[in-house]
Amino acid sequence: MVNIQDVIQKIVKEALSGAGVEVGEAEIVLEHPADLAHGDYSCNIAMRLAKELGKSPRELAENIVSALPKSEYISKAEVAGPGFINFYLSKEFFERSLSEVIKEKESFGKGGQLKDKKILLEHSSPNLFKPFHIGHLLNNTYGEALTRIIGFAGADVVKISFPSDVSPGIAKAVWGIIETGVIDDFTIEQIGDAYVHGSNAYKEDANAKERIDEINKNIYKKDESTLEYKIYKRGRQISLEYFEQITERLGSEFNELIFETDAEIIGKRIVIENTPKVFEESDGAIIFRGSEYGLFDNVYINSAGFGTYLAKDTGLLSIKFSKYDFDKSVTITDIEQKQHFELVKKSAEFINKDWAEKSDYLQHGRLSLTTGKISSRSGGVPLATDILNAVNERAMVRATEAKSEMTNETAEMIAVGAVKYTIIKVSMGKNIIFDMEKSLSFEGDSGPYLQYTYARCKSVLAKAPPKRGETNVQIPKDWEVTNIEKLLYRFPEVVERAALEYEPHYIANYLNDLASAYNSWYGQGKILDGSDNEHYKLALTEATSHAIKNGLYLLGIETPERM
RNA sequence: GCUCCCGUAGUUCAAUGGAUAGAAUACAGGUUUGCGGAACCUGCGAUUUAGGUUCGACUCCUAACGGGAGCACCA
Repeated sequence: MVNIQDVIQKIVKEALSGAGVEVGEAEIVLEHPADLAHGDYSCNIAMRLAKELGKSPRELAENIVSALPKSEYISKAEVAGPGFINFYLSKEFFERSLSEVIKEKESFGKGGQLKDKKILLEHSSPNLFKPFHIGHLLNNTYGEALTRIIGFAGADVVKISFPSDVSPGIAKAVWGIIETGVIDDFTIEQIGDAYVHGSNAYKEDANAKERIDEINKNIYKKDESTLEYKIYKRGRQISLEYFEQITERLGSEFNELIFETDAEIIGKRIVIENTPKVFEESDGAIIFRGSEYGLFDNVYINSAGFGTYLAKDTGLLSIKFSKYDFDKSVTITDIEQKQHFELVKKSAEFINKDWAEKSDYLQHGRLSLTTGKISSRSGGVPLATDILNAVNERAMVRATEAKSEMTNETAEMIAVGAVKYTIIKVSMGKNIIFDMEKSLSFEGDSGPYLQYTYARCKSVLAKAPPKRGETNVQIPKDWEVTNIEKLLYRFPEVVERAALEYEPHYIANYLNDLASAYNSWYGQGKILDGSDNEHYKLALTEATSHAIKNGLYLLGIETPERM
């Protein structure tokens, strides 16, 4: 594809040079005006240089415009507002970019910004013995989207998840299972209930607390002779199967699961080896003095001799670095763990500088609910499956009301799309307020709206007469360029920005703009009208369908051909 | 209490330091018997407050007010 930014920068540089002003191309910043009516690119160089050249910004801008060399890709350049230079791209450019979209199809949007980079991406780490709840849904959605986006930008992505398979919380659940007597076989739901039961007992009942602590020790020690270890093993298995099932339903898979039990052993060893160099003893525990670096002190090995979350994450670093060769390790978690990872990273700096420098810890916001419509098990937290099932059902009802056929497969795509889109359209760090009735809309700025637009495109294309020379797009002479062309060529830029900033929501916002431009244009006239322009209108439709399909894929959302 | 994050239409979200702050939803009205009405069009409506920085501030700085997170053996 033509690097249009490069073209514009070159001619602006030349124009300035003619006036005796030398600037580097990097100083010529181009941006898309907020309003499509203001042109395709705007440049603020005149406002930046005006002061030192002793001219008014508008005057300087006029000078630049009149000195601009001609380019076949620029139809017009004009001065606007306080001194912007607005560039309007030519029909030749749009014709060319449109045929490239159609040629590239499913690779449209792929870029090379992260070519030859190896990235380890860790997300969706479950707490075994606790069901996959709404928070995990958030984590998985961002994690899966980033995996795909970074991959599209050319990187080689290794997907990792770090299940917590040993913790006092797990001991509470195991205690609950023993207590309720469902020790022979049990379900994931029963594990959830047992966890709530155990947590409450731990706080209220001293005997239970003592027994839970003992269970915890036996699990840490992997004492196979005990009843609790047998139950633990079975529960761990059930939890893992559940994890695989739900992540598959959400469309993600992992190259490797690294378990906390393994990380704990290694982490503990590292902490001990680095005491007192990095860590120190305090009240029978081994801690890191984060307070000396503006953070806080916290325990790495507790007084019972077990590695805490901090030691486990340190051990995980060691495992990652010894097993894989990569440029960056990216970990995605909830915002509440932000300070925790700052501490991990700070202490890692003193153990192995590489560990700190090559690790990025990203956080997404928390999700809160406004309505209590979703049935909630285990401590009032709605499960991912409950939410998906409820939305799936609504998609079915919606289809029945509209008297259209709906397979369960399609309903599932719509449900997953609606839920994921609600999450992903918000910038990553922000908390999300989730309302089953409003947020999970099928209308307007929503996943199903984009899916619908795609299905609509496909439907038109299916009815089209056999095309002539499909990849050779010819723009009609009397054609007025629409917002669709003006948006389409930007897709690769949007993907690039999302990949470099780790912000999938740029893609969601872009797709919504594109779909709404398409639907708006669609409503204005007929595509299959038998005219000479029909061919071009179909090309526009096909290109839109590729952008939407690829964009939704990057968000982890499937596109049904019909809905 | 200390540290960090966030305050935008009634509601849920956008907006590289740029132009008239953009959508969706809700509400009100409309869409020539036309390829998919999960759509389209019109209207209504917002930057918490007070200072500062500059050609220009939702965005950066300071303070107040409001909300959230973290702060020693949970993860």
